[in-house]
Amino acid sequence: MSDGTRWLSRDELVAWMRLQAVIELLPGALDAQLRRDSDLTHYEYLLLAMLSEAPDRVLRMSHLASATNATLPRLSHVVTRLERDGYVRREPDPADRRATLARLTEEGWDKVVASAPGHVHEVRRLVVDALTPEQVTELSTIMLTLVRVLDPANRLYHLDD
Amino acid sequence: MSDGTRWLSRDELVAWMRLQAVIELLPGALDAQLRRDSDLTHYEYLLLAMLSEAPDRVLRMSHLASATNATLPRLSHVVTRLERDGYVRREPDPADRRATLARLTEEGWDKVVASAPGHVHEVRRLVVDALTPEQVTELSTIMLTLVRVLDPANRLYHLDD
DNA sequence: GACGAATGGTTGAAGCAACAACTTCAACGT
DNA sequence: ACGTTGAAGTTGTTGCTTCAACCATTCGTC
Repeated sequence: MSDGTRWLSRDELVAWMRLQAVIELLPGALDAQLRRDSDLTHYEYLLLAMLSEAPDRVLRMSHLASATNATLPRLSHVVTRLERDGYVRREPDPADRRATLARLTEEGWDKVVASAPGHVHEVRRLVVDALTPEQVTELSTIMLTLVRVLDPANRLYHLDD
Repeated sequence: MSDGTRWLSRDELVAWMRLQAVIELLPGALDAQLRRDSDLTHYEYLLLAMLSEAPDRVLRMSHLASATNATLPRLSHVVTRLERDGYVRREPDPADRRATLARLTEEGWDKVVASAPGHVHEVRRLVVDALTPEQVTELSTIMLTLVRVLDPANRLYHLDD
């Protein structure tokens, strides 16, 4: 291997493998808690939570898709399921009749309220409470740097500074 | 909401949302590079890489499954595909005839060698080179803490210290 | 103001992952 | 020896994601 590849140093490799392990494990852990306690996938929860914080609890499909890093087809299928379960309603956008609005129903709101505490508790247990306050701050800084590389257009909702 | 839930502070929430964004985006970015340049999924690459570093380039299915955080059924399906492509071969374990060994073929080795530089380059671009050396060290420490919470049994291969 | 291009969204088919049921084999007790 | 229990893998089914094709509406332009 005498090519021009800049391989990782020992320390870099270790850091990368640990990050990789977290990336591998954390989504599954969050998903498991939500499925078990609230019968929602992590993505469904994210979607409902996003709607619950929007003005009037309504967002355009395309906005919702990019904010949650989903393709439009994926979102469409998920919303179809959530609509069948009564958590979300579709309505045409009066301002642009190509567009579709997704609105959180009353049941959807109740679902978010019921699901949030368990989810937050799990986030605390797995991440926030496992770290010192200083580490949380460091983590925040580092992740912001990475988000800027991964999402230059700033599509994702991540409370940028 | 006057329940006993300990909600996240502003700073904690920001840190969490950024981590969440990275977790959401990074796997997709790595997957895209590998599919584009090497026609492999990230998981397939991980599996081949793991085998390439094992003694004699052989591992038991069950060990491979837990080391890559996969269920046994999932691994079995993936190995079937990789076997069809000629990168891996199955053989019975002479020591325990319940067990199956997965062995990297010569073509599999060549595939790893050909794929690694591009993958490493992407890891550098998206993570390592985006951070200062001090941040890489911090990241390593923080991720080790999280891995210990997420994987108490230490099943995953992550170069623990 | 009509036509082509672009945007917003839905649908159906194909591929991959999770779960359950089943098969085979080893280990152990009697 | 014999039967039981548990471990190791494989296979089939179901559900979600991706991809491609498609329809409707709006925008740009002449």
